[in-house]
Amino acid sequence: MQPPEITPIPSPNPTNMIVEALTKAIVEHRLHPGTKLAEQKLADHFGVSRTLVRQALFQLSQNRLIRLEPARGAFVAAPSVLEARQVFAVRRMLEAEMTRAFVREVTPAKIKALKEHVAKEKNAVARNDAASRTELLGDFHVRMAELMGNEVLAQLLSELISRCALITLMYQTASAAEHSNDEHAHIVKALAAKDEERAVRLMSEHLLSVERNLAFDRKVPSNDISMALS
Amino acid sequence: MQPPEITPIPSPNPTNMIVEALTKAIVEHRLHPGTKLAEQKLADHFGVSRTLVRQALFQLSQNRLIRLEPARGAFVAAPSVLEARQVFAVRRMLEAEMTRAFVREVTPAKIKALKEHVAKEKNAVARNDAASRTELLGDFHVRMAELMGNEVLAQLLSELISRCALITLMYQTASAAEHSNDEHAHIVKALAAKDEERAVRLMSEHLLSVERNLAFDRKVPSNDISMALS
DNA sequence: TTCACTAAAAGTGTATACAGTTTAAAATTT
DNA sequence: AAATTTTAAACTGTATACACTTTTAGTGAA
Repeated sequence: MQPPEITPIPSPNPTNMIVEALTKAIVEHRLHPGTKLAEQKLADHFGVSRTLVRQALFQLSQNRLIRLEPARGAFVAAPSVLEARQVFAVRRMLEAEMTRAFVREVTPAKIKALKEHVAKEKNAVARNDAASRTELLGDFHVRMAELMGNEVLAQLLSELISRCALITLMYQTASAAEHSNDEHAHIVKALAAKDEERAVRLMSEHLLSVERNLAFDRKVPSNDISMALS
Repeated sequence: MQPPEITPIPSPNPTNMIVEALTKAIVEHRLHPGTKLAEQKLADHFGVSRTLVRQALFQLSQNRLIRLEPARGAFVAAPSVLEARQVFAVRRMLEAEMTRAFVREVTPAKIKALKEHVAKEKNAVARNDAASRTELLGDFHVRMAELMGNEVLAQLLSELISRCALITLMYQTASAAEHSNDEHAHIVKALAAKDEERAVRLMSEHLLSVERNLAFDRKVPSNDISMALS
């Protein structure tokens, strides 16, 4: 009686294309916080009408990647330090317990998947590619959630992480990234050993360490849309 | 340098009005799962154009209260049992740690606020008003998050709860509601006593008990829009 | 009656039009 | 020259128009 349980993979409709392009540009920091996103300019750029651009902007505002100011338009978000700290607090709550649950249903295949991911991270850190480095380091946590088979958890975590990807990317140094990669490796080791308490503690400390290493006091220049998207 | 930190209270724009009206109708079960929400009919009902209705429907689909099927339209969601269980699993993870953190920063004022809330619940349970009963029982958890001063946590929890409010409302019996109210009272007592382990345990057991008491095997009739919204 | 096919009606997806607001520039005053 | 007012351009918010798809109703054949 249940519907066929369609895959929640977003269909490749025009709106999603725009959302993804803008998300990428924002997270990769080609569009800086505060930049105005004028609807007509975006519409011209993507070759669609304002209607679709507005839908995309609305969705991005729900993801907290942009702010929508009434009658004034859309601006790339600049998550406040407070917000970043709150997001990290939530992540620590959620991921400590996630780690605990993970240990209880760990399998060799899951460990293998995580190890492969950590190897990819290492590669990106070595190449010093800030964008894909940040993405991969965040994805480690999403991957854990996915391996647990809980889609709700995976999506939630994914949103939380992309929500302050801006800040993470902006303020994470190369050495901090390397540090994160090491910590992921240690966590995987504890998971493999089914050492619940150790894994939970390492995860908590890891998240605290990431938060601590963010330098919340930098500045960034302004930017232009067509430049960033081309 | 930080923007004035505007209150995240949604401004009373037409779209939000529609979202709230529909949310209320869905959560209060005046609109049953599967009911088609035709754009023009809604537009006529609210006295606006399809444009605003579409925005509202889009937002509701992100809240998982409706499904948007390409070229077929919007339908009131019927969260699957699997999804409900996953949401509860996430809530257990999140709220166990939230409870732990709450104990560590508990104050008499916070306990008072929670006690008042539990009293309101008791009232609604006594009146046997399923809609406001479900709302208040869910709000207890959101209230805890709010009292901790973490807006991100509060909003996240609020979304999780409204996400399966449908199921909760649909499948929660009056006796189960009374049970929940009692459990809330016990949790507050443990919080007041700063008994961390006990509070965390009671919260975990409470969530397990709510999930267990949902009778995932009922059926519901179909419905008509204009009837439900008038 | 039941099924298949056809045609009209209804509905969604996108573009465009237009009113009202904000922003930027020009003109005027102090 | 600096500040203020006026004016025009640009932009957002909402409604409407239109193409295309789905659904429904109707018709005819088995």
